[in-house]
Amino acid sequence: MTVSPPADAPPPELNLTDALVQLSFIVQAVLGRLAGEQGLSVTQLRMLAVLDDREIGMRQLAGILELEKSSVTGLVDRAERRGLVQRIAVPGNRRAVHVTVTSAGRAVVHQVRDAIDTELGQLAATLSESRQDTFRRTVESLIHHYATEHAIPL
Amino acid sequence: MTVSPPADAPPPELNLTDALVQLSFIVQAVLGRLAGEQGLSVTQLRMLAVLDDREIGMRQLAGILELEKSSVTGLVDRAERRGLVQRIAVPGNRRAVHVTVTSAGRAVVHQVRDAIDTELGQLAATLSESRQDTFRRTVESLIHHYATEHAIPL
DNA sequence: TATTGTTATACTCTATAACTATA
DNA sequence: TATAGTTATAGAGTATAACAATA
Repeated sequence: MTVSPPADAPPPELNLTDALVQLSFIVQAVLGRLAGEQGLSVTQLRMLAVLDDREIGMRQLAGILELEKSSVTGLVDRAERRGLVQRIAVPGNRRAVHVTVTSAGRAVVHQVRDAIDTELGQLAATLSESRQDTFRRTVESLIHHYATEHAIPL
Repeated sequence: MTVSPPADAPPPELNLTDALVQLSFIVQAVLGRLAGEQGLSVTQLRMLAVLDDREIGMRQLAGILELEKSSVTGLVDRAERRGLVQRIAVPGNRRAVHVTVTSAGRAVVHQVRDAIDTELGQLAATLSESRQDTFRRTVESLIHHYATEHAIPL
């Protein structure tokens, strides 16, 4: 038998699926807002983050972003117009191009990443440290399981 | 002192932020794929999910989806063309319209939701039940904290 | 012939601004 | 005047198909 409900609004019980879905929308909204503040879309942010590590061709970039190569052409076109990335010729292969992030692009992506770190860090800070770590390890586990099921390029 | 690393690839340590971000992309990818299999975008899926509960006007729908009303006009146009929703006149207010999901739309959204439940359930099933529940409660807590900081319409 | 990348085209999603009709 | 909704327009993101150039 249940006791009386508390006077304040009862937080609705979410099943795991709904909780995961809602959380994903929240995180994506944060990414979108913070990227947007620097004039970037989430897609552009992803691309710049990928290129921050690597200097790769259009084909590989499409593979990593899981987009068609024709989509990446436009993505790079727009970012290049804004001085965030550059196409560079590949010596010894005249049909290939490599894409690199410019220093301006690097600055922007680092700024956005820091802002994301800060904001999501503040959200996580509402949990105790031990709960944070338990949560982090569980999320890692989920990512690992998903990545091994699907062949994920990250 | 650490023992020898295991022979298989060491799973990279993710900080909490990166873990949250990666998980959000995974969940969104699942949503996009399963919605796409039924010819829906994630946005259309969201709209249909909202309308599954409620019969509301364009303005309110825009508020819930956090979109401009002009964006919602197009969204509803396309869904209506495909027989998923309907605009209905509001008796006694000739400038308002309500949007309702059709039985076809309801069938599609339920199908996609079931598929999402199944797939995310399988992912979660890689965790022990107690770990699932701990995780679920932590995610709920994060959602709750985020929702109280920002004024979220859900 | 196979591969890398671009172009042409079309559609969805989104926003801003201007508009219509109604309250 | 204020509100509900649409239209006009523009740009990003995405895909498919056809193409050019090179390997």
